[in-house]
Amino acid sequence: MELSERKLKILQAIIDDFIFSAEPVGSRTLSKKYQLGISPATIRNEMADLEEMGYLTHPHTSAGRVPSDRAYRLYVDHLMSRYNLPGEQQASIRAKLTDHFNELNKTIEKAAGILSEITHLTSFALTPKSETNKLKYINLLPVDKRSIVLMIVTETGKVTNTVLKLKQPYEEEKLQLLSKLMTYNYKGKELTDILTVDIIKNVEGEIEALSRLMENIMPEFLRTLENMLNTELYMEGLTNIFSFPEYNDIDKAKMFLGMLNKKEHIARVLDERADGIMITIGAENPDDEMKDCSLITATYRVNGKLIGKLGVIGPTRMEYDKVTSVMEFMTDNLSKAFKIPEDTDSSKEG
Amino acid sequence: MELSERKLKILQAIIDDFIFSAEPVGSRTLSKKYQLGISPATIRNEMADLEEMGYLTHPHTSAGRVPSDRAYRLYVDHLMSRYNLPGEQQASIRAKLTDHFNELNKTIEKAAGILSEITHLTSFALTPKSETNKLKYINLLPVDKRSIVLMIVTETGKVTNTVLKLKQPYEEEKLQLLSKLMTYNYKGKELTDILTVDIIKNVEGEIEALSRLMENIMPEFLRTLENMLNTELYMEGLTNIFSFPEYNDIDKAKMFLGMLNKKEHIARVLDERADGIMITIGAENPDDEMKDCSLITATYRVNGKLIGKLGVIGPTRMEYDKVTSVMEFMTDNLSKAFKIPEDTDSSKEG
DNA sequence: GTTAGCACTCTTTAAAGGTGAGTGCTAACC
DNA sequence: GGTTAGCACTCACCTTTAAAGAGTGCTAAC
Repeated sequence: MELSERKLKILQAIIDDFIFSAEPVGSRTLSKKYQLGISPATIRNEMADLEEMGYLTHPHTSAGRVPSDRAYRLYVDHLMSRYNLPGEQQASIRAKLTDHFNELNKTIEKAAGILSEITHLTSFALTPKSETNKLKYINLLPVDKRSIVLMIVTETGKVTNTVLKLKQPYEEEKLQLLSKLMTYNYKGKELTDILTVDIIKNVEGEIEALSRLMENIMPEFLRTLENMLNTELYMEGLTNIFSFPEYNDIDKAKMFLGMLNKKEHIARVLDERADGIMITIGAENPDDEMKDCSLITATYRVNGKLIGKLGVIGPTRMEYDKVTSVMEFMTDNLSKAFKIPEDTDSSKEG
Repeated sequence: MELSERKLKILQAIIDDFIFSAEPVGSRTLSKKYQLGISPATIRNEMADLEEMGYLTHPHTSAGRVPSDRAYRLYVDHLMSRYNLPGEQQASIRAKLTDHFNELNKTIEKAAGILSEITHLTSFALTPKSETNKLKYINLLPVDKRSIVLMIVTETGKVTNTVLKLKQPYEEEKLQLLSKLMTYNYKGKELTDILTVDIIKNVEGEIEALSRLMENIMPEFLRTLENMLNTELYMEGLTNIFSFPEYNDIDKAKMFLGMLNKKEHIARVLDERADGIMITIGAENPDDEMKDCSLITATYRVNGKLIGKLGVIGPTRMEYDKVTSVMEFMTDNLSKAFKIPEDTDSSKEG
């Protein structure tokens, strides 16, 4: 069966109404509220067709119709119109995003907050993952007799430091020498390579006197490198779901929040998502626990190299048009904010 | 009226039973389950007295008795016995806490996780707040043509860095010079003093050539200092409340989670709590939103100077004995883990 | 002082009946 | 042939009613 113009109009009306009201839509309501120019009976006939085609479902005989995942998919792909963010809101988002612009993690966290605030959904933000990240230099700095700061800087401008406690006191010159040696050895190498390849031996061999200091520092150095490769997940608006009637059931709310509680899992799911705006509706989600939800993700870039994710999760009944537009706007602005200005290159890691 | 030995015994039994079952306790149950050696009728008489004294309440005429806040207060202060953590659990906690011992924030976060896991409650952990924290040195390091790393180290070993984008290129020697100048000026000063006192002018006057560079760095420097004074709040086990029958009501759950969502508020509440183990029960909480909850907090110390908090929140019906013992054990271990070893002094700030 | 007995209260659960929204079908209409 | 009015039917939802059960408070006897 073909989807006639009229069927599409009816379907759109049902989806619009249901997204707004969360109540099954009846033929009477439809003909009264929307200017379709046909009677409830005709609408009923069309609805029966739409149901047969898999676009609508029926909670029970005497209830109105509810859009299926398939209907939302059609809506998202063909029916929905662009939502335009009001000018002031655009300005306000921009302002909030650039407020902390050189504290990358803070900005990302803020982005998640803004997103959940605007969409009233639960939002995620994943900090950038380095597709390639080479080491620029290593610096060892004195703190006190037995503590030093290990500082690692990558070519993309990511900086991390760790305070190390040493087993025995050190000499400051040795520290400087070791910084230079390590930098000399690791400079330009991929972080992941440093983790696996055993270049350590080389350095250890080179200058006998440093080997002890080296031994002290190495484990923490490797551990820090690993941490640098990790992304951070921010989640906001967890309790927003309570404003959705679909989660009035305590068990549903419990399940939903339980699912979101598995942070590593969520991070993995986000990480595996495609570039750009990606929408998965209900059963389209590979994840069983998300079968009643829709997940929308978008990507932003830092310096064009690092890719971060922004996401939103909620009931399949959501304002897809608004949500996608907001997310597009936000990732665009994030990417812009984190772009290399002129010839320089920098970012921040708190 | 005096609290006779027998009344205490009955009260204890009621509290024990209610903490376990969450159901109002009746006289029959009481006489059957606990060896009190008296009949239900006698128990009823005593319960009527206890109710008159404010230790028990009555949800309705034909229900059993429920302990009041006052009863819990008595229980906590006089009746409850010490709970001994099983040896393996002690060992496991210790292992988990020392696993990341020189990444302070990670350890604190982990502590919150462990606490919520053991108590099945919602837990908090506040990273240490510096009662006094003097600046040790400032380091400005080159990243690329227009980006530098600003690194701040305090006497307690807290380290922070920020990447700065400069408006114009810089010379490396100037950077080193400025590092030394800033260190010279700010060394030994309280972070809070640096924020308020206008020492900047001095430096600016001293060496004309550096003033531009200085201008670029100063705002971010001050902002970073402010951030260093901030504490971080970790919260775990938010969804644990769903396992408590008192939160089977969706509105109650909503309220509870809504309250916990105000992170700054929670952080402030925790911050204001007294040293050591502190228990506030129901209406004892100054906060209206916590009138149905009990809050237990404990403090740990880092290097004896910085004070951090660990906390747990849940229904007034909770296993006070177990919870307090666990928290005591954990803060003891945290304080030990973060203590200065021998003569050195260090900690970590990721 | 303690206890058995009993009337009474009040929640909880189940069943029953009524209501209303909405459908599906049929027959008439244009 | 598509469209529409009419009507019987279904089913969730609400209210009412009844019955069951837990527990109390009081009284009188031990």
